[in-house]
Amino acid sequence: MEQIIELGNAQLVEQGATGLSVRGIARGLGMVSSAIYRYVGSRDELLTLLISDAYADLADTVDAAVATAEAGTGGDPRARFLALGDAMCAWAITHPERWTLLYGTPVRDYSAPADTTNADGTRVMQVVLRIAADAAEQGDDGARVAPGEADLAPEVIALLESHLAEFGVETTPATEFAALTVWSSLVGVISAHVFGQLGADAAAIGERILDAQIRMLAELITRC
Amino acid sequence: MEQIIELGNAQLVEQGATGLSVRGIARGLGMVSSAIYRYVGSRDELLTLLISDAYADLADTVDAAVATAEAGTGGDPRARFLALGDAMCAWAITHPERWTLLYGTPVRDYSAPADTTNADGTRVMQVVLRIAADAAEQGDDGARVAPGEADLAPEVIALLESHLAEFGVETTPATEFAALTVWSSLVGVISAHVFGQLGADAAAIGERILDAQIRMLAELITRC
DNA sequence: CCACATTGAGAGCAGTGCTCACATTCCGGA
DNA sequence: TCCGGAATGTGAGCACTGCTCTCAATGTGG
Repeated sequence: MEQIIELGNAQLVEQGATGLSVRGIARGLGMVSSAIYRYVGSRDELLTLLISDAYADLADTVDAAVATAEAGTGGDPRARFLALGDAMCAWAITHPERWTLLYGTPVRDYSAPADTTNADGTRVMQVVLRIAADAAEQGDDGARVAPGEADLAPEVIALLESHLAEFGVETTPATEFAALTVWSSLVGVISAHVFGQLGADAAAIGERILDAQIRMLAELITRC
Repeated sequence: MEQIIELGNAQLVEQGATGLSVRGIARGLGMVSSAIYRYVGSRDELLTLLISDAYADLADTVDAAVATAEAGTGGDPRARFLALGDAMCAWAITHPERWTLLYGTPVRDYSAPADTTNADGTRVMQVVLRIAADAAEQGDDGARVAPGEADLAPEVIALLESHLAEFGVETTPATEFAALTVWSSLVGVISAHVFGQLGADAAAIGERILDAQIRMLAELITRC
């Protein structure tokens, strides 16, 4: 079982998600393909396992980086976000296929990262939320760029508040909204690089671009 | 030929990119599969055609929306960006599979959107750039959130300047950098919704969330 | 020691992308 | 008008995929 997801990850980094085949894994294990179905119900289920695995790995990496930054800088929100962004970015560049699996085209019949079976999918978002909450507490209200609570629809506020209760974070819905948007932006910025959407010449210096973009988003999250 | 990409788009909206098969298109055309290969070299080449088609459609839609907003508000950058974001968002929600084709997992052996064969891929980004340039010209320098030119690596500045020359837009590299980041953020925010990364309960009110996020990004782009 | 669950083998089905030799049809120049 | 070549479609076939089913071997607990 562990060998299956291990070999699955290996095939993933070699040929990407489309190249991952249960027959190939069976070959690698010296078995026949039908034997794999004793352990995993379908190819999509195998992909879901790999997704959960990747979510956990990414979240562990980010957690570790943020923890060291927190210890080193005394909990400065900006430094923590920079550590988070850099770690996320480095992980994505190191494991582009796994990043693609998480934030690229979703697998059919794979529900949502917020599912109970794989709560790891929301861990990074929660860290961003806590950073934003601390930043909002410390920061000055001047030069705010996030929308005020009056600009948010009631249903949106209700959903945000339910998330705050679920995650156990005390802050305003407006701050969580800003955190959510910054998180989506961070994913978008990294994906643009991993997916090569900026063109070939930008790919060569992509890490430098990403570095500056993360700093810009850090500037943004301190103004929520 | 036109029937092929027409039927290809139809199959795309029905079953997504993975469900698109040249045999299926052949069946829909009442031909045998090998006949398709007279017109298109491979399945990936067919996908590339559909990508170009989608890029052009998206850019046309956005252009039209921005043009009306420009005429209606006398060229206010914020209004233009809101029109752009709303149009892009509406297009993505109307054509989720085509959006996925553009900004989801890239197709193997599909070069870059900046390719000469499909320059439509950069059109929306260029519109964002022009809006940012106008906003930078009119706006006050106070409360800026974009990084200064001193914070950008020389290679990055060189690349940005070459883009400015290519697109014929006169502004600073720092402003273009901010525009690039806002564009990536916009794509990220929309993708998060289309790909369902925010969970099932968020999907129900996704459009309201997106609306507020676009307004937040509009606020951001007026401070570059 | 035996019943039973676990694990794997092997054949097979339906589907895919793609290639190649072959037939047909169309069309412009002699 | 004819004819040669280009364009277009056919059908068989290869290698591959996910997945199902039956059957045999191999443990393992009562």
